Amino acid sequence: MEQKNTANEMPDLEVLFELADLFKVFGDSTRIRIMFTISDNEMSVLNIAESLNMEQSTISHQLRVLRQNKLVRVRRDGKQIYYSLDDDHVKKIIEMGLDHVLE
Amino acid sequence: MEQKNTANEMPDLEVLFELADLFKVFGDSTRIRIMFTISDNEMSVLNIAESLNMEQSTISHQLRVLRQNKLVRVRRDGKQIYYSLDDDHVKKIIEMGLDHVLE
DNA sequence: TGAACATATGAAAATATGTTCATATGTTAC
DNA sequence: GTAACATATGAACATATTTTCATATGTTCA
Repeated sequence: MEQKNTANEMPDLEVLFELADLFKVFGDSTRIRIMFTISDNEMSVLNIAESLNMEQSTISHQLRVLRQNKLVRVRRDGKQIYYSLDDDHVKKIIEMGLDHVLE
Repeated sequence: MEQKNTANEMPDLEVLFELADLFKVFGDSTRIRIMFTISDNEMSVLNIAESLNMEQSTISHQLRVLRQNKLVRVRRDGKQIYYSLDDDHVKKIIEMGLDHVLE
């Protein structure tokens, strides 16, 4: 029988850095809250800010981080810009984490 | 039909902080590398350090973080202390992240 | 075009984080 | 007990990160 190799082989260093960078994005409560806020429906920046009772600027800065890491989708409609989670992938990562936290 | 509720309901603030803290642990390349290093077999602190070509102290500090977050198991055998990943849960979180990074 | 509104961004300040060095603690074997 | 080895830890330093403030950019509508 072949040896099972369940993603245990160490990936390239570069990939590991990317991986750490990805988790770093999830490692901030403001960004986590934003992600939950827009996980059901897209939302404008101001709406997110109001919803979390935080400054527009703070949200905008963090949305940029999410954007740069391709974790959110962006859609402009007139003056507002609507953000939503990029894909179910993102939700799954969060759910995995939640499982661990809640267990 | 009832409304589907796919973990989208915002958990308590406290839980969100814990969640962010958990991901924060994954958000450092040294810790990620340690986790990969011990994902197959348990390893002593010095072995991990040598394997990653880093200082014993650095590894020890980071292992503490992993310990505090219950991501590793610890076993003492004589002078050495052996670390291994706590459960498959941890691997799954990493794999989820890898999927996103590699896609 | 200009006023009003929504979002983005640069710089500064406050805080958090990671690594190193020196050293303490714990274990074994003599 | 003491020497030798393995690991842990505190303090200091360097770096990174988050938030705020002020302001720039982009859009709509009159």
